[in-house]
Amino acid sequence: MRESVGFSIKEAAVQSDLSEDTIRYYEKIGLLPQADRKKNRHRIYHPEDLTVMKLITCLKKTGMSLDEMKPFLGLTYESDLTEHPDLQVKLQQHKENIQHQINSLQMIIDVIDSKMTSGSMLPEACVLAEPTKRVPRVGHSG
Amino acid sequence: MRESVGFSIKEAAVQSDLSEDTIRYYEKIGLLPQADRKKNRHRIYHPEDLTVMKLITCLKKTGMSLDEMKPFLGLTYESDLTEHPDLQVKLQQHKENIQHQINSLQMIIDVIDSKMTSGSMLPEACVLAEPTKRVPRVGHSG
DNA sequence: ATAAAACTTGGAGTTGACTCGAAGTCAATC
DNA sequence: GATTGACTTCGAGTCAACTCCAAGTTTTAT
Repeated sequence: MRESVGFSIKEAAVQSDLSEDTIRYYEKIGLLPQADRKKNRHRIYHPEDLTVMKLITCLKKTGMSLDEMKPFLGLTYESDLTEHPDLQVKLQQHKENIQHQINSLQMIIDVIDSKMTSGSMLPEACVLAEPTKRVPRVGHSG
Repeated sequence: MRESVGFSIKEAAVQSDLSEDTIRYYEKIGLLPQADRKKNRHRIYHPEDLTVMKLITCLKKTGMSLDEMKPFLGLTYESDLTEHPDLQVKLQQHKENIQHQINSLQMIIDVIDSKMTSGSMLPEACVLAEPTKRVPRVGHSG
């Protein structure tokens, strides 16, 4: 194998927007596979490793914990998700969670938009069934 | 003031989907105002307090830290956001962050949809410029 | 009188996700 | 030989955000 092909951990860190320590930590906890090594034991990362790192960052943004990600990251292109109905169910559930998140975030954007014009921070729409008129003391003692 | 009007901390916990300990913690760190008290020093929460609690939960979902929330929670209905241009800027920035989050989440939903049918977990679209063909080792050693 | 329930406060502990420092190896350079 | 740079591993520390425990008060019921 040509050792010059691949990225150092520093280069992988730059490209994946993760720190070197985080990459080592992810390998340690099994989120990333054991990296290839040079003779001097330096890690070598391939483009597909960076793909996984970016996927991890994406999934984090959805609120999935590092532990929850593991089963999904354990699949390769060859793996067929249909052979893992348990993961399919989890993925479907996570998709619905994400949709809920999107809905909540959209509501908050709507609230921010309306409050940018009307002035107050407190929303009427955010997960609330009924609007409220007055918050007597927020900020007073703070 | 009629002491019977209001919710106990247990009732507030149920309605806000926060634990009693979390509500006390939020008051302690100044995220929530000092609560009204009964003669026996039990806290009393009013509907508007629950509104703030729900707003906090909402903002958490957007990734805003508890510390970052404080300036916004310090505003009441009477306060005019236009008197706080610094907070307006922050709010605008947060809104854009939320929009980015929504875009990322939507992309992940799209990836999940396509992978639910094609089988592999690794996305081509998720924050990636170029697709990758093969991930040789994810899951092998793990 | 005791017991139970529902709360209080203060302080410490837990969890997840990193982050840092110490001590080390190897290769390159002088 | 020493020095430097780029990495290594291990173990501990940090941070944010809770969560738990002990000891207490008040109210109510028996």
